[in-house]
Amino acid sequence: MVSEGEKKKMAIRELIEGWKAVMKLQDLLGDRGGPLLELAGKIMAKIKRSMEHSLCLLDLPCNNLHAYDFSSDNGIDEVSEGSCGSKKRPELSRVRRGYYKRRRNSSETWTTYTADIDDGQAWRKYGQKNILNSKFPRSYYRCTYKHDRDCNATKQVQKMEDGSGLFQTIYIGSHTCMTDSIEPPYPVVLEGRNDCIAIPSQVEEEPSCKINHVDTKTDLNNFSLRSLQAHSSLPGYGEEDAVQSEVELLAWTVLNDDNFINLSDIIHF
DNA sequence: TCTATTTGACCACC
DNA sequence: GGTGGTCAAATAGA
Repeated sequence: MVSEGEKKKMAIRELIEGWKAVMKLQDLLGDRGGPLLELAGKIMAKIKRSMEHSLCLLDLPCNNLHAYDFSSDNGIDEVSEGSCGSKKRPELSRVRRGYYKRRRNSSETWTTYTADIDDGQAWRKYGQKNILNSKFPRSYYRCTYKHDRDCNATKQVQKMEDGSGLFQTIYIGSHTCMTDSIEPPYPVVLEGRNDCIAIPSQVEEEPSCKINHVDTKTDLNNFSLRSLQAHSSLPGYGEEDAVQSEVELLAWTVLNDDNFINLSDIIHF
């Protein structure tokens, strides 16, 4: 039976090994430029931050990682509480609050316009804000299993001000908590649901099909908007006219069998 | 008692 | 410094 103390030591050793690997990689990259190396640098910085946070969670020095002696695990037993601030609750919360990172620009995001807030996914509301010049507040939701399954999916819901009664929902990041049998909420025309469409703003994948013409409900339902977005992100396909005409075609949605509305009135390109 | 929501405060980003 | 995203204590509800 491994004691909690032993587990902690093992975790720290793993972190130390990871840290050494990052430093070696950094040495290899040196000051060379190029987009890929720039990206690698950003990823390394993220890894370093994560490791610092992990150390802090283990009550080890985290504010000045460079000063920490990673060449050995000496002092593991000595360093414990108080390293990241007092154990008193207010201090702990103060430390944790410094950790959160905004992900809107770096994560996959897409937007849907629906008559119903409920999308069938497991969300937990964690905040609500009044937005400047907006009539309705914006609600913030995270995955119910954020902590249990380390799922970072979030969404923001705000009622449209155009009187349509629709809710604009911005999804940030896909669910990683799903089992294989459950599809994450990819940015697609929601199959089987006629009351909404999705306008992805960032999908990192190759286009898989050519978009032709969509003018019926059936076509709309059969169409993958994910493919549309990937298509529109092709080099040279950024011309506004081409993209807009196709998106406008898709902007026809069905609130019910007989009631079509043109969402291009409310979607701005 | 447990879980979800509310809400004021904190903090990052522009 | 202002705005908006996130946190977590307080509160509500099942």
